[in-house]
Amino acid sequence: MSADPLGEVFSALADPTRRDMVARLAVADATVNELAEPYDLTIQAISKHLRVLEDAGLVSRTRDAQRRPAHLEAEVFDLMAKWIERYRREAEERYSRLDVVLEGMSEDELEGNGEER
Amino acid sequence: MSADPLGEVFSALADPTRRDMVARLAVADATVNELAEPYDLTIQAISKHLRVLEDAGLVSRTRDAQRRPAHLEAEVFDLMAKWIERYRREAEERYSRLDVVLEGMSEDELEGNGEER
DNA sequence: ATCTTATTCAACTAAACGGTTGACAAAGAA
DNA sequence: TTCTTTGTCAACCGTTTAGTTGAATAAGAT
Repeated sequence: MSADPLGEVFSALADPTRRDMVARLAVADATVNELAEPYDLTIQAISKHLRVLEDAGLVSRTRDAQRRPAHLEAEVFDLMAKWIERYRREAEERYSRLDVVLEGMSEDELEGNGEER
Repeated sequence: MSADPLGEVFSALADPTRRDMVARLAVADATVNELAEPYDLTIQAISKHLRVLEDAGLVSRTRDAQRRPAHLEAEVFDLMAKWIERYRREAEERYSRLDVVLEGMSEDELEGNGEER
């Protein structure tokens, strides 16, 4: 259990190789060897990347003889989507509204004691 | 211009302090000093965090005398939301469909030359 | 039993990261 | 002009991260 699940997910997806792995796992489950093939990296490096995705809850793994196929889990995406959607909404709503103008005003202006007489 | 804009955004949001700053900027624009106040961190540390958010395109800054208020930008959220939505959809669609079963089958099974006879 | 395949573990390295302190610059206020 | 506020820059430090090589484990295949 992480103290910061959302942080772990964002952190996992910050790496382009890992994002690409996710993209490929969205098409089909794959073993470590299969996943490693297209990259110019060692199997061990991919194994590590996979573990990061697994710890973040983005990927689950089963067993098939020596192989340990990885499977993309949809659930965690909701956590992120919710967070993003929330702040995007707030940012957009605030975009052309009154409070934007108010924020730009000084304390004096807000209290009505302007310099006009 | 970053080589990996999406990575920069995910990376920026991987830090809990930065996520919290975003949450607060969603409520109202704020200066570096205002932002720093609730945390047990130096102004310089917050200034750095703000720069990371700015570089990722999550925040823009204006000028007001000595102050440099930060403002949350909604646009970049779309980039993330799009990425996430895409793979979440694919992962969900694949969840209980035929191809999940097919992937679990060996080459032999797929080619029809099973061990019967 | 031995060999091969698939994967992980352990130890190491270079670079990036989050934080600090201290000095500096820019712009108002006295 | 000098003082104060607001913010950044530079150098440094300890920890984490992404990668490597090499050894170990687990499970089939011969």
